[in-house]
This record gives sequence, C-alpha cells and structure tokens, in this order.
Amino acid sequence: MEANLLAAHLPTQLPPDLADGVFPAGCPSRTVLDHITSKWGVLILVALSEGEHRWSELRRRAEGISEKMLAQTLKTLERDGLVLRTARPVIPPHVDYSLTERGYELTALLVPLVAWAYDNAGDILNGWR
Amino acid sequence: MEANLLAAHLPTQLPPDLADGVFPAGCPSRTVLDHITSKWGVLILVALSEGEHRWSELRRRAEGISEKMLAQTLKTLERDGLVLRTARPVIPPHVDYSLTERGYELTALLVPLVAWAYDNAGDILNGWR
DNA sequence: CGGGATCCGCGAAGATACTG
DNA sequence: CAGTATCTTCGCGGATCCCG
Repeated sequence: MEANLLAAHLPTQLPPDLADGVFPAGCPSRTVLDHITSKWGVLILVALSEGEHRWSELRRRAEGISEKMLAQTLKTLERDGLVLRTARPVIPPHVDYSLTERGYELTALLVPLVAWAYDNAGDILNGWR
Repeated sequence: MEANLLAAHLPTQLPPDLADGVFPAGCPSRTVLDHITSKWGVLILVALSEGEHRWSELRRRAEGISEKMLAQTLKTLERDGLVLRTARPVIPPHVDYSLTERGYELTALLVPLVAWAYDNAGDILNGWR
C-alpha cells in the first residue's frame, strides 16, 4: 500500500508542545481546523489546487453545493488568507478564485488526505449498510 | 517555513483520475471525508495517535466534547475500521481505544494538518474580529 | 454572471438523567 | 467507569427572490 511510503517520512505524532495546544476548548487552532475541514471547504480548496477557477466552474465542480454555501465558504477561506478573489470590472462580471501561497501550503497536506479517503472509501464503507 | 519541506515530496495536486472521482455528489469518498474531517473525529484520531486511551482520558483530552458526541464519534470511527475498541470484563468496566493499522495510516496524514493549523492559527485569525 | 438578503426546516449537537 | 435514553435547542444549509 503506497500510503505507507507517505507515512514513512512524516511525523505520525503531534510534537508534545503542540499536543498541549490543540486540545483546549478555546484554542484558535480549533477554529482554523473547523474552517479547513468543513464539508465544502476541503472540496473547494482541492479544486483550486488544480489552478484558478471561476465562480461558476467551482459551482459545477463541487457537485451539490448551493450558491449560498459556495459564497460562504469562499468568503471564509478568503478572510483566512487561503484564497484570492480577483474580480474583473466587466459586464457581465468575471471573478476568478485562486490559492494564495498559504493556501498552497495547506492543500499540499489536504490533497494526500483526500486521495487517501478516495482510495480507502470502498473498504471502509463495506462495514456499513 | 518547514511546511515546504513537507510539501516538497508530496503531490500538491490530485491525480487526474482521482479528481473525477471525489467531486461527484454521491461518491463514497465524500462520506469517508465527512467522518474523518468531522469536528471531533480529527481530535480523537490525533489523540489516539499518541497511543491507547481510555474513554475517560479521551473525554478529558478532547476538551468540550459531550459524552454523546464521544460515543457517537468513537462508534463511527470503529465501524470505519480506524479505531479498535478493547473492553475488559471487570467491575468497574475498563475500555481502551487504540488505532488500527488503517487508523495509523490516516493519522500520518492528519497530524501534519493539525500541526499546520496550530502553527498558522495566529496569522489566520488576525484578519477576523 | 456573481453574488446578497431573507425565511425556514431539520438534523446535529448539548443537557440531563439513568444503568449494567 | 463507560456508556444509553430522552428531550430540547440551535445553527447549518437549502430554497427563493432580488440586484449591480
């Protein structure tokens, strides 16, 4: 299984000092974690890791997302400094979304996770009905 | 920034064939992704990456979790084959939770993500009020 | 085309009480 | 100690209408 090749050179445990930091209820990392692991956040970020997308492209890509949730998710990710919004003042409007430097840093960690989920989905869901 | 060291040897994009697989609405990977990126799921998995924990230890560790959500989260992760439940038939009851092989595979990807969230939480949340 | 504003249902999640 | 059962609340997210 190729996931072990990945596992081989990554820390499999949280550094002790971090461990004290991420578990408390009020810690900021909880909030950030909630943003980036949100249902649609993951999908949007991964889609953008392939490059710039327009609003309507993202809407079609993340199948099932409502306009409201797309707007909300993009706004959150933009305020987090992960996504860059570029609006061109033309009629009809043209708006592009792309990842910031920080966004790419994040998707580098997110993409393997999504790939793992995809690879293991079959096995995992067998236990369910 | 040390996250780039990580990024250097990981795929930063989803393989094209996976990209077609993860975005459709009904695909199984969506379900799996929802389990492992759930609010409490991430915290429990990361806690268990440090080794075996008892119920009450997990309850204290994931500060703010209710008994209901702990039970629900553990049950889901157990059915997904990520967490192993070991009950010793003594009085009072003694139950240990640990990661399965597959669980360790997953936390190898999850731990860097949590670490990244912790490292970047300060910067990210500055844009908010 | 790319949103914003509003209304609202329903499932997720909290609180509390009880038990093997 | 390690849960289950029940009730209630809350806010996520869908639907709809509107606008620059």
